[in-house]
Amino acid sequence: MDLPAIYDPSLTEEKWYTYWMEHRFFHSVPDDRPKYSMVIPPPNVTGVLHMGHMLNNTIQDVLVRRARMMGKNTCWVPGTDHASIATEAKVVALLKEQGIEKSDLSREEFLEHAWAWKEKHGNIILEQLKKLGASCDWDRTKFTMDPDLSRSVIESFVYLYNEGLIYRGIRMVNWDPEGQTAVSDEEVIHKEVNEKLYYLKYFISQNGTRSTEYVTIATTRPETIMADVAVCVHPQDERYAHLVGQKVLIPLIDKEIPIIADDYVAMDFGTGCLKITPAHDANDYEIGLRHQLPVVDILNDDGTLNEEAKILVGVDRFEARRTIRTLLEEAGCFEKEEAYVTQVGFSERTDAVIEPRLSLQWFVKLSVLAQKALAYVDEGKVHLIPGKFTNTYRHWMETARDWCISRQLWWGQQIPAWTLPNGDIVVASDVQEALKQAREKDPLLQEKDLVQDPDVVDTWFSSWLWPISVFDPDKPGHPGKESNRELAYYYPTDDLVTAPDILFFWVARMIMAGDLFCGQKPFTNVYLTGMVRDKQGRKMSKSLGNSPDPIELMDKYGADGVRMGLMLCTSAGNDILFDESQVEQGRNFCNKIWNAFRLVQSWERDPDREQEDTAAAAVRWMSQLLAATKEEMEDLLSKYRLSEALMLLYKRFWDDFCSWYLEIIKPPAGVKSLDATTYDKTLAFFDVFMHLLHPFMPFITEELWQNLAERRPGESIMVSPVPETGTYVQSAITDFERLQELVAHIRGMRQSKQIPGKTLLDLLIKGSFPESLQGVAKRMAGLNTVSSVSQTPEEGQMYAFLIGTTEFYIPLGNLLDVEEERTKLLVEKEYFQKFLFSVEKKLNNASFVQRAPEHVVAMERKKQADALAKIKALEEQLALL
RNA sequence: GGGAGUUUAGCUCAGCUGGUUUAGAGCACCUGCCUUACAAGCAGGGGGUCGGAAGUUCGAAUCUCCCAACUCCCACCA
Repeated sequence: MDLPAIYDPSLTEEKWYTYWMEHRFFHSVPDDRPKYSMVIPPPNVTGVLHMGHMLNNTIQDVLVRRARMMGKNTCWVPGTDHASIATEAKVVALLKEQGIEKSDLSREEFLEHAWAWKEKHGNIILEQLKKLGASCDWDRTKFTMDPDLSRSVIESFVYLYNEGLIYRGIRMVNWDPEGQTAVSDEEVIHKEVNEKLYYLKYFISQNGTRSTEYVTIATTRPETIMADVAVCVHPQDERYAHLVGQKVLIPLIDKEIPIIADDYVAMDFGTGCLKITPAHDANDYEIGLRHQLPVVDILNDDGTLNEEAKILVGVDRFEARRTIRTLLEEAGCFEKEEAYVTQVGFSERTDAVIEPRLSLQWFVKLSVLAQKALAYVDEGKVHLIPGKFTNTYRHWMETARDWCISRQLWWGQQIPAWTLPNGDIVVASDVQEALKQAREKDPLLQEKDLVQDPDVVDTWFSSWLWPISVFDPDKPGHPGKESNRELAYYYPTDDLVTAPDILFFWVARMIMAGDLFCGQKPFTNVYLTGMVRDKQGRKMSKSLGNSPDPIELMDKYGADGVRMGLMLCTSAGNDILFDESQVEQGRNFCNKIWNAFRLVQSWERDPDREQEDTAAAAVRWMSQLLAATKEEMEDLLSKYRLSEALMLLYKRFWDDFCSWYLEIIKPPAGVKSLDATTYDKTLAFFDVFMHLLHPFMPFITEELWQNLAERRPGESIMVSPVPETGTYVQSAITDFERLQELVAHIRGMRQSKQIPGKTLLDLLIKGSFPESLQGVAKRMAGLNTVSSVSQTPEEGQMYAFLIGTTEFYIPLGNLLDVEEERTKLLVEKEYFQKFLFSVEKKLNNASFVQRAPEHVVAMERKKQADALAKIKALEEQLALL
């Protein structure tokens, strides 16, 4: 077989993915084997693949493929998230381009557009994941708004409502007066703005009329004073203590409001005197609740002032701000204004200034759920990797506030609550059930009398069920129901790979849902990836244009190359600074593997040839090294140190297998065959390497594994267990390391003295050196003879060096520069003398010898002895010159 | 403002409960090589005193405290 010198991924990747799909290797059904299961963090249907997905899904695929090769019944469930806010925004924007306003459409019409959009674009990202090699069970692909998953959401809502865990309450939302909708906190962008801080006089009321005394209040929003319901000072503030309990008059409208005390107020800010406007400020609302103050809302949906304002009715809030300043001055209530820089929230979509606004929302009570979710992690039932996130997790769980789950959107699961004509609410899984309940209150009610809450639930209220509902959509909402076979087998899942920024939004809530509906954790290990940033550490974003297109990247470097590049520099929880050179390294490694294979497959197996000693030694070493490598890999992977495991393989394959092993066994020029033993072993080693590498680089390893031997149709490395590698003795490996050091030293000497490789040298060894490796040394260092001596050779013109405490000599004749040698040996001697000095300093320290553990002292004594021996040897060598 | 994390070679990072010669790896860099698997390669080489200061200890990159810089999360002082 004639293979090109450059590996071309485009010839293999698609071919093998198709092959894997055809043979259904990714598909899983429950059976008697131990299982390994994982659910994908469902990407948004609006999304296209970005570098974050690439990293995240590569990690998942590595874990999944490894589990599969270990014989587990492996199930990786893929799917997408309906992402209500993001998707709805996208669809609204798209319709706008076509000249259609959302407000012109009925809910049903809008949803039709949304579904059409989803059908068209929703699977892009999953298709892209296939190119990466993701071995998901595509037959199980789910969408969070699939009918059965939506039913899950509705039933769980009903259950939680009946359990008293869901309630309706008033809450401040971020109101976008331009879009006339509430937006989530995530959609509010805070910007620094130059504003003014206005100082206003609120006169103390004497039976409803102004007294001469007043308090000064600093505010950035004078247009909201008509909505004030109190003035608040700090309880310890002596300046105002005498006024607490009295009343002041709101300027311009002369409405009487009380002066109250609350330690929320900062005494050192502004005047230490705060106006309380519960309808238009979240903190004020909280204070209002504490003091049972009324709420006065003076704003319309579009940001103009309403009747409640009494003045400036119908005027826009910013216009009102300008106008009211003049009015206040005229009324003698304006003291001064100061320039002030403050953070203002803007709508991500319309860029309008967000108005905090009160509205009726649905909430999930979190206190008990959060406590339980914390226990899962604290008790070690769920492991966060890396562990440092446990602190963050705890902090969140301990301060969790109730979860607002209603969203003023259409795309999502509509809240299953119906309002009756009398204002009562019924919550039920469908309208028939709701009507049944309603009729218990009023038998005359008809379906048309019930009005369903128009809001939908938060996306996380569906994705928190994900690890359950993908297996058994009937379970959420019915915790008592027996799990179906799927859930019983696959749940709890094993690993979850996700980003730390959704630890609270998603991970914690899945743990809550798992406990609520299954009485069990949803997963055992949570591997938290870092964020992919660019070389300069900036977030990758479309606007910066610093995010490479993953598809182009894979076209250029191959999926294996990209996977390798990403995996090489990722450690759990740490951001990765992405640079194309990493991917280049991955591609180069693919090429290296490819060429190693080319070399191996160019050889023929010769059953008549005797195995040479050098080859035998190399085989012995490589089989031990592989056994050790496999063990080390298992250890690293069990600790989720994926990049270290890959780096280990990289070095073992490139440095040890290619640069040493293959070079040692390589037949001489002109010979194309290997003895049968070495040949078989070499193929076996290659086989082991392909297996160990496969989870990281699935395509090239499959390609080469398929060509390594005759394979039957339907065979694949992905379902083939890693071959046994036997046991190993560490000393055999360290012996070989000494050989490598020796060879490198001689090669270096050759280079510095410009002795060509063809010139064979003689080597004398004084001291210990494994005899079985002498042949290898000859071959790799270009030696004619290797002999042992018991005495330092007498003759001069010897090139001398030390490895450990073993002395080596090479007669160089007139090639040896005596002065240069002398300098080299003196430098070395000085080094060891300094070293000896530092060791002896320790040993002469009585308290060290007394207090340090015995083995540490013994170690120092050995260092001392070694250093003395080396110095002695160096002195002898010097004398020789 | 609160909380967490990071700071080790030019870059990216290991270094686990303090002691295995005077701190490791990959990439990059330098030198010499197109040696019949691979120049996406081969061989060799240089480079850091572990952010700063103090302390504990026989011994500190590793533990404690302080300081500095950066990152993230939460709350955002009218």
